[in-house]
Amino acid sequence: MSVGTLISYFDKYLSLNSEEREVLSKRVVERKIRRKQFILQESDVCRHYTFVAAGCFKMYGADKKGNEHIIQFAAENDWITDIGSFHSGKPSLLYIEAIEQSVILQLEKNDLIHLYTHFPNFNRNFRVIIEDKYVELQNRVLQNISSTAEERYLAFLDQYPLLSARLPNTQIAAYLGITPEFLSNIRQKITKKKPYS
Amino acid sequence: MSVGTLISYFDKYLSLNSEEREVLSKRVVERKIRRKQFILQESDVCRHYTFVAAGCFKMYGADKKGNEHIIQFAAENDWITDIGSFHSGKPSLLYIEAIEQSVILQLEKNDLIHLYTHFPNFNRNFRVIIEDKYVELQNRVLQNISSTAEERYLAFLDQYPLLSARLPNTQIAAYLGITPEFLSNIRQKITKKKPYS
DNA sequence: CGCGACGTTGATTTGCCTCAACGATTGTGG
DNA sequence: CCACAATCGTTGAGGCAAATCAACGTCGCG
Repeated sequence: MSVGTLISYFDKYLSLNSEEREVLSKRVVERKIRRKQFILQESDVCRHYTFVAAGCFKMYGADKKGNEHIIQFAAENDWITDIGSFHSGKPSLLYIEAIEQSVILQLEKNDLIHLYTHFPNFNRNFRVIIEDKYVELQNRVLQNISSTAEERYLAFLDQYPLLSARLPNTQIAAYLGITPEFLSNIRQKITKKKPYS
Repeated sequence: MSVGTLISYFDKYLSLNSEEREVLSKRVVERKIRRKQFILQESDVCRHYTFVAAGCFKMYGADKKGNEHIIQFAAENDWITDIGSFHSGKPSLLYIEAIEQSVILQLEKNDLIHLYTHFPNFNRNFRVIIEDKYVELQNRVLQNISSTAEERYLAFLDQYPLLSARLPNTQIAAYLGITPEFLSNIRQKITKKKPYS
């Protein structure tokens, strides 16, 4: 049912022709995922490219103390995959967990390779997609090494207003690399600064 | 002369056939760059994909106080480009500067598009290249949000032993997101811990 | 020679974490 | 439907990590 979401997603890049749509529809597998369900756990190999058709996920690593450090959120029309594990076939160090009830579309490695080999436009589309995500990630690195926690929080709200409204502050803190307590401090300071906005 | 470096670089991915080699050689422009010379400055548009055949570069953003925050180093057989500016055609916020005397090979946008359009293998090769770099960057983000400065420094030495030997500590600090003074503290603490290694 | 980049040290300040506690909300099983 | 646990947001006291500012010696380079 949800394959249409993926097909029209590609319209942002080079639209798929009818043949490409058909093959994609055949190869892709749709799954419904409950809240708090994992589609990847540490020490498992990441075997799928996952497209989020509905809902929201987080990808994170856990440290010795069990704290989560969130590498990426993915809501509708976004991809979420541990590409490193996917390529190497080695066990992942990360978790991918549903934050909301979700619907995803998954491609296995063999099927993705089939698409790349027989329909070169997929190479071009995925190249552009990941280039865009690479730029996003570069900006985040720059933020991380050059800004205070408060600046990063405000930038996050600014860049992802819809997403940040859906997330509990604990998870925003885990994404920014600060503790929930300190995020609470920051929020308090901000509301005192601009009481009427 | 240095095009051979680039051609054999592609052997790590899908090797180029003779036609692809020939076209690439024709489209690529070789330049020698002196130390401290810029190939991109803030407010300029990034017009080239740049391959480093010899030498070393850094890409960084500057804050209001004039401090550098290094997003990426690139030594031999690596790419360095502000992809965001390159794609959008908008002015860059970044600098790319030679750390050593260098030789680069540059591709203009038109030429790169020509390669993508007529030789689909370039799409596939650049897709894989940037996927690898994406994974690297994700690991750096995870480090940044989950580790102390000391841990990040040790991880940097471990991951880039050759590179770190070529760089002054001030630039390593600007890459890690700490001050040179504090990096000096860390280094002192480390040598005291393991005096004989 | 003299200047600028580099690495270091120390004193002080600040940003952020840790730990503990609390109320409000959500959700879940009996 | 209620009881209880779990998650969430917040507050406060205290501690540590890292920045700031200033000073100094070294070195390479013009």
